[in-house]
Amino acid sequence: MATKAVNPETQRVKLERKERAILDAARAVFVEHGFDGARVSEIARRAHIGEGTIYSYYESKAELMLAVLQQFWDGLTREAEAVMASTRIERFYDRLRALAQYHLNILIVNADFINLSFALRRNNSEVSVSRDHLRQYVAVFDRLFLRGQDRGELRGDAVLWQARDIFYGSLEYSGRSIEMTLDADHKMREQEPVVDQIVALFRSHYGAVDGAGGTDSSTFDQLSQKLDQLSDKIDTLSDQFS
Amino acid sequence: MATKAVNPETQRVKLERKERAILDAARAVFVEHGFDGARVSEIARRAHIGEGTIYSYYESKAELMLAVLQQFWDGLTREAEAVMASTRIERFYDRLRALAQYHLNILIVNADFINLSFALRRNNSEVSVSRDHLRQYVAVFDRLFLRGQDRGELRGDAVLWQARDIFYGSLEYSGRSIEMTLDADHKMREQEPVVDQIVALFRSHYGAVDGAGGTDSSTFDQLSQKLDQLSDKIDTLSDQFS
DNA sequence: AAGGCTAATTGAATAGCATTCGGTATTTTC
DNA sequence: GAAAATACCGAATGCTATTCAATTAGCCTT
Repeated sequence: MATKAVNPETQRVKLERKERAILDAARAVFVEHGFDGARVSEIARRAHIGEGTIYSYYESKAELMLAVLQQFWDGLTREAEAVMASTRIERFYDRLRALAQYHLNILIVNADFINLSFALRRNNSEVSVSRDHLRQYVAVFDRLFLRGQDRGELRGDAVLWQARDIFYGSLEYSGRSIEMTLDADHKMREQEPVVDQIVALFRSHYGAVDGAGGTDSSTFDQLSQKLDQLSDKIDTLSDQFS
Repeated sequence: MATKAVNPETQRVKLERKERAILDAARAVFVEHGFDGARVSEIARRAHIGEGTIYSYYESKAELMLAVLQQFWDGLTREAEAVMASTRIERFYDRLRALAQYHLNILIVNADFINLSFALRRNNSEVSVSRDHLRQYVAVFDRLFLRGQDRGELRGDAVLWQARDIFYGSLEYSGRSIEMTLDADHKMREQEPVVDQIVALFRSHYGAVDGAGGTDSSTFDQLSQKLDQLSDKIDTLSDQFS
């Protein structure tokens, strides 16, 4: 009787441990050799498991890597949320800076995984799956952004997805550039000037216009126009006055 | 004698034609099936050529694709330069807009090639080669940027490579987003709001401060301040007048 | 223009790898 | 405790990029 109740438990635990072993081995091998360079046989060997057994856990090599990536991105999402939660400061731009700094750091420290993520972006069917992780990850930004709008720190007419693309796009390219200049000393500088740059850029472009509430499509040109109009008014008044 | 001088010519032409045939076939097959999905045998068949012959022209399948990509990026570079040259307007931001629009359009229309370019980013050795094309391509931006600084339209302390990463990073991510929303109707809208967004963003953040030479952190806030000051002046004048 | 020499071409053979499969061990159930 | 179900294995399969020995075409000398 005891076996009936207990064994399924231990069995499940055993399976889970084995799955973890496969995942760990796979992660190591994929990071070490990349997707194509990784041998399924090596993963099996490192996991102390038969080669065929892997296929009773995962459909294919690609899906195995997908699982590894999923784990990775899920971890990132949790961390990013933790960063947001732990930031005492409530101000939008401070939080944005924290998120940018965190993300950029990830891009550089975990460049292996980032590159691996790209490796799967060709088999069309699986692309959609891997996109879900990303969606969850960027949702951290989305929430921050919307909150910034609610708090009135961001212009209400700012388009979320445009801002998101600009944010992550800039960071990713910057990360790659920084990576190239690092190479030898793999120590990450704590404060990257690019981060400030991007935050400042957001502030100057998306920052709420303090006083006016009505104008929605501002930007430089409109402001400039307004200046001109004001200038005219002054001239008129001046003329009348003198 | 005639053969001695002429035949080498025809022979070279023949080889070149054959190489072009291989490249054309390869391009078609790679675009159609992606790197891994492409069969070397199919490329050979479409080029009316023996399978082994390909390997006397190209070291490997990867290098063949690299040649295809090289051709693609070189073409882009030429086109981008043509766009810059044909733009009558000299103003930096107009040219930047033209370049952004061109690039975004390419990203969407030639998404196949863009994705293919990513496919090779794993075999470490070849990465460096494919980077050279990109370097040439982005040099168009670099020249534009430096010229903008010379003409005083861009702040002198703006960092080229940061701006470059922001420019291309934002565009690439935006391109991918737009692509996803298109799908059904593959017609490209002539004017993308994102382009204006990015240009405006550059203007507000990197734009040279007109009057003052010393202050370097201008942008929106400063202008806003100036507006307020002017407004005050008007009020004062108004009061005095009435 | 004939024949030798070089370079180009070929497709069958090779080798490497992911995936499958028939059989064996282990667990669960009654 | 045995039958049924499940997990596990690694040799066999099938599919490809790449190589290679043999063949052909082009070129040059005499």
